[in-house]
Amino acid sequence: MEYSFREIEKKWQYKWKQDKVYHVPNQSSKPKMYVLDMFPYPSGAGLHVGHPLGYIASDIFSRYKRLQGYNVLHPMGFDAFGLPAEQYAIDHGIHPAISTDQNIQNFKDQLHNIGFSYDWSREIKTSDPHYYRWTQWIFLQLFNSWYNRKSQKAESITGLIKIFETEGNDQYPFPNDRFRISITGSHIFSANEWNTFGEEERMNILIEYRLAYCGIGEVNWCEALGTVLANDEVVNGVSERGGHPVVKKKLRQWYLRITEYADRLLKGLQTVDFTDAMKEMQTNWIGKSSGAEIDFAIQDHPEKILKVYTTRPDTIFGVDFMVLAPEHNLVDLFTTTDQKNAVEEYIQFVQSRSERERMAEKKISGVFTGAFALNPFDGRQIPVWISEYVLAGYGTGAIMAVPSGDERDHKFAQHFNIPITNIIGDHYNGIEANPTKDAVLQNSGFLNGISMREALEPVIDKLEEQKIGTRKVNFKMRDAAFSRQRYWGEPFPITWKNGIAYPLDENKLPVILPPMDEIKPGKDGEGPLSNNEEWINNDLFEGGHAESSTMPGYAGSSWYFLRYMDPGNDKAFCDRSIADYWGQVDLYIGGTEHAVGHLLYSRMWTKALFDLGYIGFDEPFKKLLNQGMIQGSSRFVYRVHGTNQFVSFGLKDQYQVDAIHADVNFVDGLVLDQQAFRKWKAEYANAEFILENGVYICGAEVEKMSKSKFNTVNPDDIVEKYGADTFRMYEMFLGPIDQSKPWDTKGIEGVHRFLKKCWRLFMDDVKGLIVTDDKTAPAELKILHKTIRKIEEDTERFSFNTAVSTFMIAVNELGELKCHKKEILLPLLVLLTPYAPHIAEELYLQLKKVDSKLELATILDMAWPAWDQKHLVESSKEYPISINGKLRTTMIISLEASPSEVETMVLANEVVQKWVEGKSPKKIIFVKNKMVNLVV
RNA sequence: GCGGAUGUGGUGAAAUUGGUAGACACGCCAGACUUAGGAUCUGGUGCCGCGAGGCAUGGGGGUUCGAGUCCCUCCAUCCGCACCA
Repeated sequence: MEYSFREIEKKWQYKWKQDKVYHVPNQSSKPKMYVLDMFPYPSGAGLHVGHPLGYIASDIFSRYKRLQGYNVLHPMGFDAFGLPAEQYAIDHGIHPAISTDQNIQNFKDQLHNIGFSYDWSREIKTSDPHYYRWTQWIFLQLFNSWYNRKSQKAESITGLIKIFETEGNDQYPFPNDRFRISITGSHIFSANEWNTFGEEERMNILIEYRLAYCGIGEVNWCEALGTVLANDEVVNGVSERGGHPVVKKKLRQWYLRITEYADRLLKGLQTVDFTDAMKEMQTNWIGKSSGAEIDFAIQDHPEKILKVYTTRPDTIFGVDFMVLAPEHNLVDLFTTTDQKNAVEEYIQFVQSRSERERMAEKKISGVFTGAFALNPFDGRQIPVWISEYVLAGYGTGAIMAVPSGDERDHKFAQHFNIPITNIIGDHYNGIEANPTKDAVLQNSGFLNGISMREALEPVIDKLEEQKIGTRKVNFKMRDAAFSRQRYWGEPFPITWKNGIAYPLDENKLPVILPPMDEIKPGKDGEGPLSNNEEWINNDLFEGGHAESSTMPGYAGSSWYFLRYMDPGNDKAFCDRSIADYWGQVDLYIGGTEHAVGHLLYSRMWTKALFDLGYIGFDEPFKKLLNQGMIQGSSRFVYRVHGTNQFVSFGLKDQYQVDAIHADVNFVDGLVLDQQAFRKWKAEYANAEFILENGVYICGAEVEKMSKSKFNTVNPDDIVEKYGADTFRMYEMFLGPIDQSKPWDTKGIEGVHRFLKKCWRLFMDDVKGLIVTDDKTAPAELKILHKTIRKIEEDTERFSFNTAVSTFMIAVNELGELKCHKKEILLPLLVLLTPYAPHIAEELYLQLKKVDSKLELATILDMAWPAWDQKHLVESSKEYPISINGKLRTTMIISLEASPSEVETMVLANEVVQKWVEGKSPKKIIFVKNKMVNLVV
């Protein structure tokens, strides 16, 4: 009986589904294990071989833990809202709900082919009203909460109202310290004042505290398309589609007050098992810094002060100029008549620049406003400039520039010939800035002679004493923009009345996204929903009107791991007792591209739900494993310029050629299938080929796997040709899970051969099952037990590539010994089950036919074998013998031998004597079980 | 610009704690079996050299008896940067 993988895999996939073997109960006496993949966005292109990499890893781990006796939750679902479906709808007139469902079906078929152990009864999709009902519900919880800085947690807004009624906001300042109450102009109000405020004023104050709130934000606005664009839809200041100009536009937006969680998001990193790189990225994104806000007076504008934030107040005497973000609201006022034209021109230029461009720009640009600030300590005049390198959103949108200590400031000063004050003596060389904190200050008034590090605190004290500055902790992270001017997302459970946002009652949920025949942008930057007046003014909104924006992609993905636990619940997003049983995700697998977006948002949502008492843990993911990308290996053909002739790689240098991507699916290794190529596109139908050695050889290059580069490989094709087990093991065999590596279909045959060899240990093409009950030999036991140990170690540390090699070695070695003994092969089969479940299940079935003691319905529920040290003991080792660190020979030496015995043996060795040349060795280094090194 | 990661044979890689560099595969070469091979099996394969031997983990320097691994420095490539998901 030969290894007919197609038949076997189809059979078991069907049977496993019939028997519901992947159904996971919410109650069990077994320990729990939650293994989760980052759920996919179901794109129209379907899966390519890069996508399942992480899924295979998590599936292996899930199955491995199941064998070890865990109740393993391993679900899958779809992040189904998003821009591409909406764009597809605009381009093709197909409603996103329809194209999304088609895509999901396609994804599921592809996933099913690979034999994953997902419990599909728990499938979710974020665009399903049964799901987004709870996304809206959580939004309402955030809207109805505020962050109490005293208790350091989210609390109900009704509690805050009580505080305001009895004591005002004296103890609970506005999170945005620049906010002023419109009627009083103050940032403080008393209980009496609160009680006299009208409805509008109260709501306007409350929204300043809510965790979900409305504010004004800047977006990329494309007038010609009438729509807001994502950063990656903007290329060099124009829209990717159509090349129309894009400018910044201020729009009302929803936000989540994630900044209130900044400190806890930082602290929480200490409790989770993420890579250091990941923690570092999140830490940098949060960007906590401490320093001071300093008030600068402005000459001729006694009524205004210019606030700057700096982490280095110790350098205050080295300030040679100020830089404001061009958007800073005092720019207009400060600009002198002389400079007005230049400033306006510059602002217009900056308007067209994306934040990314501004930060990446190497060319220094800026304009002098004509105004001068005054140094608060010595009254020195400081010119005020504007430049794009200062961003409005960070700090106060203005900096004090210290060219001797900051590289960007230094370049700016050099470029515009601004004189540089040296406050650090020899530490500054006049050529480049030195950001040291260790220098002793000079030219620094009352700070002269003090080291910078020691000056930091006294300066802040003095600033506070003189009321010209305050100690300040700052975060680079901004509140998360939570609305999109799009159709295909969750509607907000909000009604607008007289310009005030009111929450809808929970029993009104879900607010269903209305079907629309045509999806096009609304007026004035509003989302497509604004065109549907009937819906906007629906009775549901209680006489008010609906929010026309929808929620962003990350809304649904910020909590989906909770819904899998209790997907059918229509009373709660997840039953508390079930959330308590499953708890944190034990292993979360996905790409690093989510390092600072999804992962921070879901961590924040988890903390908020924890604060409000809905779940019992405040970090969602205990361990995070990042999978690398699988890159494409592109193939090129070389067309002789201006002809329809294609010249093979080795001969291309003799011609003037254009390299053209050829579809990798009709290239075998590097050899082009000329017929397939001709059939590919009409323009190649009559292609002529200049061959070398009778074949056409393509060029190759590693690039991102993408349709446009014709280097995508569909897992369906691979599974059809080699089987799911081969595919799974080959993906793992490619290399470490966390590293990027190119796909090479050619290499898969080694893994396929391995599975066939493995099959032949059990089955003979003619005789059928050849497994025996013969007694085992020590050599065979040694192979088995070292394999168990290694597979266990490697699986635990997610080193799946080395695990696959270990299987190969074991099968090679057992093959050499012609071992067909059940006592060896059955445990081996259990080891193989997580990696290649179909073949393992089939061979188990074959074994069951001859062994009545095997009675489990499926090998998936066998017990993981234990390895025993007694089969692994060695009595001697082949030692490497080095002279002066260079390997010269090896010697087999007993592990019992004492150092002096080893020394004698080594010195007596012929090769050693030759190299020592009669000299007596200076030193002999002997490390037991490792090596011997002679120093002569 | 800022942040993160990665550089080892022709290719994917291994070397888990500083101790025999290249396991396991792909490819290639030679052979066996075969009407045939995109099947199976055997042997070989880092580079230079006839050989003794020498040289090799992106480049340069350092620590050490010993460095792919630790330190310094330079270079290259990839990824992220807030409306792609």
